[in-house]
Amino acid sequence: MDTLLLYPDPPPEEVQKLLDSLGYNVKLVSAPLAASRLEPEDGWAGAILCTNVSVDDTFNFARSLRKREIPVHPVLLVIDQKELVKLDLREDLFDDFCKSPIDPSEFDARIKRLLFRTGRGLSPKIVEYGPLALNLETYQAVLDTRPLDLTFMEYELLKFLACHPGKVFSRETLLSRVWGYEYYGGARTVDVHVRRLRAKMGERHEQLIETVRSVGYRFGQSRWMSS
Amino acid sequence: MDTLLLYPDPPPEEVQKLLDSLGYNVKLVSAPLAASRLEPEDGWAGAILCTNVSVDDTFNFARSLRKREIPVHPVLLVIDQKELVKLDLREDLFDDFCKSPIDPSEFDARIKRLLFRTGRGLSPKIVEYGPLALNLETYQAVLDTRPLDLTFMEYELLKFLACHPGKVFSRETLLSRVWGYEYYGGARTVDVHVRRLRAKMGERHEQLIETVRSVGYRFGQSRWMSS
DNA sequence: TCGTTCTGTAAACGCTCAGTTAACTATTGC
DNA sequence: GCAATAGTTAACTGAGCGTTTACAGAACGA
Repeated sequence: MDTLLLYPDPPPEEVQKLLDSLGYNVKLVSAPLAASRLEPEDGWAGAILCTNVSVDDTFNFARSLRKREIPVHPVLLVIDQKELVKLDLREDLFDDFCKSPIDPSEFDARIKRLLFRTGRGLSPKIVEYGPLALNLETYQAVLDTRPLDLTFMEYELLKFLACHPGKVFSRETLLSRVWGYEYYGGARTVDVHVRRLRAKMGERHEQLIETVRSVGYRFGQSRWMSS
Repeated sequence: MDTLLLYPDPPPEEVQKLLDSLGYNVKLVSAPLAASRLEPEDGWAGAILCTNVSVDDTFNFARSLRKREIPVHPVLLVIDQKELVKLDLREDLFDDFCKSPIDPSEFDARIKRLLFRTGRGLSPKIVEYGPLALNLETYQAVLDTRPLDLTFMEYELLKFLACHPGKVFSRETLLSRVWGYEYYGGARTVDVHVRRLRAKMGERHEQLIETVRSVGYRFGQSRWMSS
């Protein structure tokens, strides 16, 4: 998940809460001094600077960022409504700005837009379980860092199972939930697809899908179960 | 004094008054039809698009601007507060946006900022991915340092895909987002354009657009995927 | 106006995958 | 240990999907 630099410490409560709810990690920084100690290679997706303490301080901090003491990009400014006039546009310190109090959907949109433009889009939706990771946006599956080449139905079945780890599903349930509600096919279909999945997962991981005799199938084996 | 394109005709009263008081000249345009009759050499400083009539209409108009029927840049969107959710900013139709009702000082700041930045060539306009580079302003595409001669629709499709590397899009999604919101055409159209793109990219790079069977198409192949 | 290029449609083709069947193997209960 | 039941595996076929090519109309530029 993307990590954003947030200045100052403490930041406005509304900003922090909002960033949390949008799913970003946040690294708080206070004084410019502290900031210079940050390591660039930590890979910040961007920085959000708030003027809740002092507008001048924030601008100074932004200048130090722009001097590449910390190569962080993009930079979003959160500025108090009544301080807007202080924005000196000739000084290109910020990539965008937001008025405080913040409108949540606008804030969300502006961050997404900035991150996208700098090529740091929000981390994609990923289903992870043990050695398996499914990227729901790219339709890619990775097992043990090795890409799995799955067909459509294989992917759909695995996705469904992996989204409910540990839970046992009957063939009938799988047919209706993965294949579709009005699907009428033989229950053996499920078996065959499970078989194909297991084959592609290889000996090492084929037990990621377990057979529960007389009941159905379950995803996730004991060694990967947390609880 | 700078002249701005203002859409639609009539625009929201608040916007027109504000632009007047800020000292801009304004050229009103209504339908896309009228817009196509505008002469590029008139030298617009930028365009301001308001959603007071219909959000979709405005988006479509923006798209036609981006199709360089009018090479106008930058483009600022004025969008109704409650329509904010419709903004998919990643589409890059707009350089910035403002909520309506408008806060005068913010509006002023955003316009000045946009004009200032474009005046210094600061606006981002290159999309790069692996061996491919798209210049969004000049509509040039380069693959492996070799210029790609693309038609308009080819360019638009490639741009959209390249702006969302790795993500899979269904034909329907591509039709609505590349061709336009109310476009109703056969899904095969997408296939044919993909085919033409691949042909122009040559054997070496045709797999830059991957087919995801039963789902759609994806830009970017594994060897260029970072994560 | 004419010729060219671009765009979308249609149809034929070829290939992949989903689903069936059936033989085979494993597990359970007697 | 045997029979019954359940799951596995392999082979096969048809349908579905994507590719490719050809073509016609629209848009464009000379």
